[in-house]
Amino acid sequence: MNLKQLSDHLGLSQTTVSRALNGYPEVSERTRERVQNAAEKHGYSPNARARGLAMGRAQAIGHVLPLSAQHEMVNPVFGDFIAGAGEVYAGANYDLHLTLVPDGDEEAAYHKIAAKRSVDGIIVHGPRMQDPRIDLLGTLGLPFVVHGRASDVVAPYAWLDVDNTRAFFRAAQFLIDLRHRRIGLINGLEFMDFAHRRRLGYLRALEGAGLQVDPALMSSAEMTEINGHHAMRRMLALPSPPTAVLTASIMLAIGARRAVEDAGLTLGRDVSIITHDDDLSYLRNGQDVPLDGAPAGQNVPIFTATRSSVRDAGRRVAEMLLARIAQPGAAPETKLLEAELILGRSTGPCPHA
Amino acid sequence: MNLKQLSDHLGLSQTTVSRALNGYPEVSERTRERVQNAAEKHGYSPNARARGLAMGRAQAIGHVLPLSAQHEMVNPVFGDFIAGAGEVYAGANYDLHLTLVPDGDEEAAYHKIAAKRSVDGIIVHGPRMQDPRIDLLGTLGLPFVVHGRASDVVAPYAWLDVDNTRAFFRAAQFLIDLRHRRIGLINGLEFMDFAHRRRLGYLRALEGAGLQVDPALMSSAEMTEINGHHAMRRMLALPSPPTAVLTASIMLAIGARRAVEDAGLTLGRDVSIITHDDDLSYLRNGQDVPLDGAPAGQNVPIFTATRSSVRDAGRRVAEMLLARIAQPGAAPETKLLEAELILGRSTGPCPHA
DNA sequence: GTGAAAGCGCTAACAT
DNA sequence: ATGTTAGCGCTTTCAC
Repeated sequence: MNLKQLSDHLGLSQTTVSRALNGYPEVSERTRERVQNAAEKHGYSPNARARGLAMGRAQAIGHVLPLSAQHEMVNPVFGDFIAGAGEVYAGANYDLHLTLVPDGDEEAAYHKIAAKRSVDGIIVHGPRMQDPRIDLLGTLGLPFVVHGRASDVVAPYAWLDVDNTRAFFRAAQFLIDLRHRRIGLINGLEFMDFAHRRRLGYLRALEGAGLQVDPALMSSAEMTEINGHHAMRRMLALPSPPTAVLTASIMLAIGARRAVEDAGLTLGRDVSIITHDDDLSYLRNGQDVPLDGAPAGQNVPIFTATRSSVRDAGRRVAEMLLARIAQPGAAPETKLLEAELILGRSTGPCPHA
Repeated sequence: MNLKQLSDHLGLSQTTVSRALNGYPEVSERTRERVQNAAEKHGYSPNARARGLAMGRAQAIGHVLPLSAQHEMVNPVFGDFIAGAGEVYAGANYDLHLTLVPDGDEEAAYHKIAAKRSVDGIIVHGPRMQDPRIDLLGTLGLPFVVHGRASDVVAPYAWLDVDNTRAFFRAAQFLIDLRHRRIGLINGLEFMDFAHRRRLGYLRALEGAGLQVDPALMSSAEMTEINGHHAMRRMLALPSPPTAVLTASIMLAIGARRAVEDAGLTLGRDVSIITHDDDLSYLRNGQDVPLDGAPAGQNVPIFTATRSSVRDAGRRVAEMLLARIAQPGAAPETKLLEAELILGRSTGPCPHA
C-alpha cells in the first residue's frame, strides 16, 4: 500500500493524507483521525527512499567500523554498543546503516558514503591515534561523532570516550599502594587510541612513583586469552618477574591467570592480576561483587570498568549525533566517562615488601 | 555533485552518463572513458535513495536482531558475523541496515520493515524455538535467511546453522567414553533454539548410554562467567556432584572453572569441564592448541567449535540471501555446519571409574 | 481545510 | 550511439 492507493481509497488527495500523517496543523481533526485509522488498518508506512528523496534527508545514521588485517576480531562489546544506539534511533525514527571499511581504501570509502547521501550523520568507531578519517569527515561536511578519541588530531570534533588514561593510572596506583615495584602491562594493540591512552596512564603512575619503566614488562597484542597467556609466560620467565600485572581486557586477564597457574604460582600471593574491561556484564549481571563464592579475604579490587554500561554509551553517542544533526552549527560536544573500581579478587600486596 | 551537474559539465545527457557508468553496451568506448574519468575526478557516486526509487530496489539488506528483556547481552560474536556478511555486501554493492527489535512488538516491526521498502531482503538473528517471525516473513514476501533454526516451525525456509545437537552429543559422548556417569550441563537460555538443540544432544547421549537424566545437573541461564560460577557451585554442593560438566560457552566454562577451584577441587581430576563456543578466536588465533604452555599430559579435547569461523558463517549467510534475491522462486536452501573438537585441557577420566 | 502540481535524482522505455 | 520523456513515491509550495 502506498500513498496514492491510500488516498484514493479515502477519496482524499495525497497531500491531505501526507499532512494528516505527518502532524501538520491545517488538517481537520475528523480527517486526521480517519486517515490515521486507515493507515493503521492497511499497515501503511511511507516508502523510506521516496520520503528521503523528497525531504533531502535520509533519516538514517551510518556506523562505520574499520576492519584491520592486524585486527581479526571485532570488539565483542560492539553489539551492545550498537544496541544502545539503535534504541535511540528507533525512538527518533532513524534507520541504522552499518559500513565495514577494510583499512587501506579508507578515504575512498568515506567519500562514497558522503556522496551516496544515504545517511545524515556518522558514528566513527575504533579511532587510531592519528586517524585520518576525522579530518576527512570534517572536510566532507557530514555530521559525525567519534566513539573514542584520536590523540594526534588537533582540530576540534565531537567525541565520547572513557577516561582510559585515568583508569589505568588509578589501577597502577592501586598496585603501587600495595607496595608492588615490578608492575607489568599486558595491553591491546597500541596503534588503537584507547590502548595508547591506557599505556600512558600506566606510565604516568610508574613515573609518578619514581619506578623504573621496563619494556620487558610491557606487551601489546590483540586482546585474546592466548595472547594474555603468552605475555604473562614471557614476563614470568624473566630474571626479575613482575609481582603484579595490569591487563587491558578480561580475556587477557584470563589467559594471564592460567599462565600463573601453569607456572605453579599462586594468584594474589606470588603474582597479582588486575584488569580493566569495557563491559563487566560478563561478570556482574547487575551485581557488584563478581564471584560471591570466593574464599574469604580475597575480595580486594581487581576490576576497573566504565560506570555506565556499554549500551548506555551507545545511547549517549547516538543522542550526541542526533543533536548535532539538528544543530549543524553548534560547537562539537565532548564527553569523558569515568571508570570505576569494582570489588573482585586475585590481588594482594607485594610479597617482597 | 549529482548526475545533472556531471552531465551538464560533460555536455552529455543524463541518460548517456548513467548508461556509461552502469556498463550499458550502447555507449561508445570513448564516451564511456570520458564519463568515468570525470566521475572519478569529481567523486561522483549516485544518490542511493534516488537510484533505489527509480530501480525499485533498495540495494540494501536488513539484519534484524531481537533484543529480549531477559537477554541483556548481545552475543559477542555478533560483530564478527556481521563483518563477514558486510564483506559480501560490499562486493555486491549492497548496503547493510541493522534493525533492533525489542520483543513484544515484533509483528509490527517486521511489517514496518517490509512496508518501508528500504531493504531487499532480511537476515533473521537469534531464532527462538517457535519463532513467529518466520511465518510472518513468509507472508510478507520479503526474501530472508535465518542464522540458526526454529525447531517448531514446519514451513520450509532458508537457514544456515551449526549442528548444535551433534556437537553436544559428541561432547557428552566423549565424557561418557571417559567413563563419566554423572555429567552436568550448564546451558544458555533454552528458549533460544540453539540452546534447546544443545540440550537435546546432551540428553540423547545420556539416554543412548542408559544413564539417568538428573534435572539437578542441568542449568539454563545467560552465558556469563557469574552464571557459570553459580551453576557449578550449586552442582558441586549436591549430595552426589557431577564428575564432568559440559558448558555452552567459554564464559560459562571460565566461571565453572573458578567454582571448581574455589571448592578446593582439581580440574581434570575431581571434576572435568568441556565447553563449546561459537568462536574460538579468543583462544586460538590460528593455532590448534589453545595454550601450549599447559603442563604435559593435560592436552586432551575440551572444545567443540564451528569449523568455519563465525565471520565465514556471516559471509555464507549473506551469499545465500543474495542468491535468494536474485532467484526469488528458488526452493529455500539450507546449510548445516559441522562443529569440531579442539585440543585443550582440564578434562580427565572419571575418578570413580 | 483541501487539492493540483512541481520536483527530489535517478533509471528505463521509447524515440531518433 | 545519443537524447527525450515519463515515472519511481513522497513532500512541499502555491492556489483555492
